[in-house]
Amino acid sequence: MMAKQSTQHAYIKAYEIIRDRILSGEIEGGTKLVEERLADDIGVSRTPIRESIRRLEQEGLISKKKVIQPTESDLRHSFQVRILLEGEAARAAASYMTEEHLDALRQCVDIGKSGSKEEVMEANKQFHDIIMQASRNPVMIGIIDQMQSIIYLFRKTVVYHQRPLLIEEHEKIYEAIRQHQPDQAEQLMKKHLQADLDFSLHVF
Amino acid sequence: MMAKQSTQHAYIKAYEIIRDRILSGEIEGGTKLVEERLADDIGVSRTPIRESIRRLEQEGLISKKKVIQPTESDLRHSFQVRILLEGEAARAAASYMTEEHLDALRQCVDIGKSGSKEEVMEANKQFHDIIMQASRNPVMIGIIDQMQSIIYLFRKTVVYHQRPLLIEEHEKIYEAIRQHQPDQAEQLMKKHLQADLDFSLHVF
DNA sequence: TACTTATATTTTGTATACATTTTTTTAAAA
DNA sequence: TTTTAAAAAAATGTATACAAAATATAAGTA
Repeated sequence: MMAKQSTQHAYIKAYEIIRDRILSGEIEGGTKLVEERLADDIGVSRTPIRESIRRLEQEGLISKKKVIQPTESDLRHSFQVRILLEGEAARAAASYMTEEHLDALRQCVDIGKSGSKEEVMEANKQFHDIIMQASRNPVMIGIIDQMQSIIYLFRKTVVYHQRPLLIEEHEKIYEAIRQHQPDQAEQLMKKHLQADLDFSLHVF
Repeated sequence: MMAKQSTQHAYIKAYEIIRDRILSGEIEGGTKLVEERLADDIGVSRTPIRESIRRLEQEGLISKKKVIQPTESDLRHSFQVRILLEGEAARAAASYMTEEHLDALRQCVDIGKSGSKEEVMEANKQFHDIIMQASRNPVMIGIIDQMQSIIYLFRKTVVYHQRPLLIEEHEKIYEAIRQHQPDQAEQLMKKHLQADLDFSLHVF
């Protein structure tokens, strides 16, 4: 991660900087965010800062001007949604995923076996993204997209602490999709995410 | 609906006014929203207008400054999510709904039989809200909450055109919840929402 | 007529000033 | 010392001005 602070717009730049500071732990949970301080700090005015805070609030990374400190229950709640939506997406993927996407999925699994931690992080994200795309439902994709920041926190835990069976599970899901087994794909995806959750909560 | 344009804050007032104008059809689909015009019109500055537009964009009522004109496919996509989440909520409700909530649910069903259209609208909303609450998952509740504006459009269609079996279905769902039958409750809720969707699309 | 290109207009993004509201600090009273 | 009230400070909400970007209009050319 650590985004491409590319764009021209101040509100996007501010959003990316603040988000990354939260995700990296530079700003710790519970901190109250003050618009003016951030503005001075990042070197823009309060106007774009406000927009970025609203967006981060929307994403659930900030709540009432404070950086969230997710409780175990918060995490479970987010994951329940993720399990529901990604489970459905896996089902759809097994029904009608294109050949190219299947190949891409295969590649993600392979990188998972051999890549560096950064590469595995990225491949892991790709794996789930491709399956979400297969849902062909922009509303579902949008919801998961908004959860990316929170999902990132988990992915980091799971990859850096090398959760056992992570890649094997991806491979099984891939196989179920490839062989057009919707029920199987959905079940495997749900179990996979549940295992991610359990592992992460255990590590915390 | 037609909200209580109550609050003190300009950005909330603006949000409510713009939303209601969209939902009532006063502003029609496809219209490009211009900040300054709305500001003059509502009698506040552009600053709070911007915030309300961002929020409505988030809710999916506005997209790229234009009022959405939902296609059939958009509606299907929103409903797929609703079916997933409310189905899960119905399942949870059947497992552990409180007695008070059960009573409240019963009341909603009764009002559905005898009330005026406005009362039925409200009771219908309540019925679904109470079941969502039973999920005890703020993330899920939040997502459905953000879909309220779009859901409202459907509810209006379904109630005002008097969809057949609407109340009977509510009653069956209520019974399944009361008798602690999670699978049954989930299935019935999913079918119920699917029927709402099909009916609405048929009327359009 | 159709197609550029230049010019004018509108609209948005950003900075900033000011006015409320909220929070913190200070000091007095219990 | 603790509590309460008053004052000060800080932070947010709102309005407004200006600059950059996007869009529309007009004029010229093939």
